[in-house]
Amino acid sequence: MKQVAALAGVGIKTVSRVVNHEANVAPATASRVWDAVRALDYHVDLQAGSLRRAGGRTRTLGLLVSSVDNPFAGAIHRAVEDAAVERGVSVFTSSLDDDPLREAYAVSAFLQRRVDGLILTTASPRPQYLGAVLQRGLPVVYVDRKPVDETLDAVTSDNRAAAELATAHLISHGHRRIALLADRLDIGTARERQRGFLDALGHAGISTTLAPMVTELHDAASAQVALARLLASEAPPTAVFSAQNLITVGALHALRVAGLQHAVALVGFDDIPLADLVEPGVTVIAQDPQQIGRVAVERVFARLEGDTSPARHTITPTKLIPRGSGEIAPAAE
Amino acid sequence: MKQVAALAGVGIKTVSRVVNHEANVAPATASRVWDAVRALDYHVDLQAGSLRRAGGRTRTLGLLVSSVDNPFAGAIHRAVEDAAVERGVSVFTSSLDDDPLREAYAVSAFLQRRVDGLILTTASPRPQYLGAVLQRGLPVVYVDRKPVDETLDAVTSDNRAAAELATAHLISHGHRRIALLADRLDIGTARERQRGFLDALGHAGISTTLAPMVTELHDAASAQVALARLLASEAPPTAVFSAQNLITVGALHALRVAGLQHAVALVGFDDIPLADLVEPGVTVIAQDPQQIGRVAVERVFARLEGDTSPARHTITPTKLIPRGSGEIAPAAE
DNA sequence: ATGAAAGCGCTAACAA
DNA sequence: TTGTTAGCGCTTTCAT
Repeated sequence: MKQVAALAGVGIKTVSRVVNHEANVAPATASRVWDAVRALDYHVDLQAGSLRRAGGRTRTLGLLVSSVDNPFAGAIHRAVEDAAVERGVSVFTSSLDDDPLREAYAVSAFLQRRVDGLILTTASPRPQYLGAVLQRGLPVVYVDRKPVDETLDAVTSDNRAAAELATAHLISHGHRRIALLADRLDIGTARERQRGFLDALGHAGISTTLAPMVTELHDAASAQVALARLLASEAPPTAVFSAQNLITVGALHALRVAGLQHAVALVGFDDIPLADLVEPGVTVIAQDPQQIGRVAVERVFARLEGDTSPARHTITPTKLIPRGSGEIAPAAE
Repeated sequence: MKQVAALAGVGIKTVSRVVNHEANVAPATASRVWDAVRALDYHVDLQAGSLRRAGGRTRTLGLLVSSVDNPFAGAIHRAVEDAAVERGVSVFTSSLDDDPLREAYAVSAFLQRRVDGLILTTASPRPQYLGAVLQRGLPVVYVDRKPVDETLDAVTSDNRAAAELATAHLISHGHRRIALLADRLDIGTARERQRGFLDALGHAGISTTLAPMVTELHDAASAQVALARLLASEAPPTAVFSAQNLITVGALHALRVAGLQHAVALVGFDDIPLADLVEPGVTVIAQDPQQIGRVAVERVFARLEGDTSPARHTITPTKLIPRGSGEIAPAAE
């Protein structure tokens, strides 16, 4: 900046004023400064600036998602980025991998870089770092899952109700022996979805002894193995509720390998790409990750602009998309 | 840091030494400092530090990809992140949207935040910002595409050869009237893929008048419309080479709607999720985005560690995965 | 092994 | 409208 000032023949503060679009600069002076900026390929050092700037804003956000290569997270990320660029804010993104240690590490990395706000997916029911974050007055919004016991801004789906709807959908098509394939139960959403599943069985008066539940599934491969085993058992399920996108993919593979994709019904939680192109089409409960991201980032910016209203937990809508796999009737016994 | 120093009863420099794991601190002193750090939930300000630090490193990287919600980009991103966390480096990610303006803006945002290195996908054949970047000695590695005329580190696939392979595969199954569906030709990879397509036709002695080529396609919807139109024409293609993942998805929809998915052959560039579950399976040329990201980030870190060897253009392997759609023979005429 | 002082690039506060 | 000075939180250099 000093060099620019020298080249433009002005004081350093004038350069600062110009590059920050402050008022009270003569147009002629401004254009001389811009010329110097271009001549030197100068880019302000936002980091140095934020050191002194009132409020210490860095024009930077931290985003923590399950994994940056998961399509659900990708959609959230895109929504966050779009709102951020509009405001000249850049986004640090990290992957959680459902590991509380990795979560703590990522948040700490964000804190060390003095982000202005956090959008977090959490693996910990009670994250240790929250105290430090809140005490600093840093806006935090949880997406997809939220810590228990805490009144915080959060944007999630109603996992329990949606899972109940999915299961009821299968029941309404005549199924009674319905399998649940779910993620690790230490993840809140997995628990919620299991509860919804059980709610639906309860309302229909179906004994849970009929319902094989396999949990602690974490990827497509383990889900495929689990379902293959169920299908080969003596009382195989006539329908499956797969409670997460990767699990649905594994379930699809297992059904395909067993040649049962037209015989065993399937409803998945979370939409998956090409779900409409497989045969039969995959019936899913679709969340709206785009909207989750959008609402979350707006919440962060609102907080940054001084909104001090009480914490808000926004529930974004889900919808059941029937495509065929969820409408298969059970084989007559 | 001053507060920590006060609480621990040491000088500020000692705190700096401890949190940066420097030598020459008495174990007893160090543990007193750590206690204070924990008591105050203190996190170093890396930004302030890098202001004075030799080399001015910020432990930060800038990554520019097509779009953060594209699975191809997600895989690259993940590989970059994994290598970065290992080194305590955080990653800024932005989406390019194949817009040179957005590209320039993103790079400028990275520069203003003083990233240590850049991993870029480019939409500009000759990016303006390169001068400023190179002059600063910032390591840049291009992924997926690279600017022309520049000797720079880059990691790409051999798009031309892979496209030729895909097309030759269709020809070897008896096709002569093969359609090309491609992206905007101002994108280098789209041009390369078209060249490879033409190479294969040339080698087989097939006149290009037989080959309907639709370019400037940019998403699934436009690709679907384009293929639907071709299929309805008086001399419809018996095979299709779709030169990008979203275009492949659009092509699949068009074939499905026309009921021709078992009649018209299809090979896609880039693997797509669930490609093996649709009927018939989708034959694709698969790149290895994970490896592209891994090689690129290693290159950046090597440069940061002082590697001054000449720029290297790494070609990562692609492979043709036959799954059914590419092995359909043309209908007898 | 520890600390004091200077200064990184910038912006706030104030002066001219 | 413009410039000067101090100081943000840290690391460097140098002294102890």
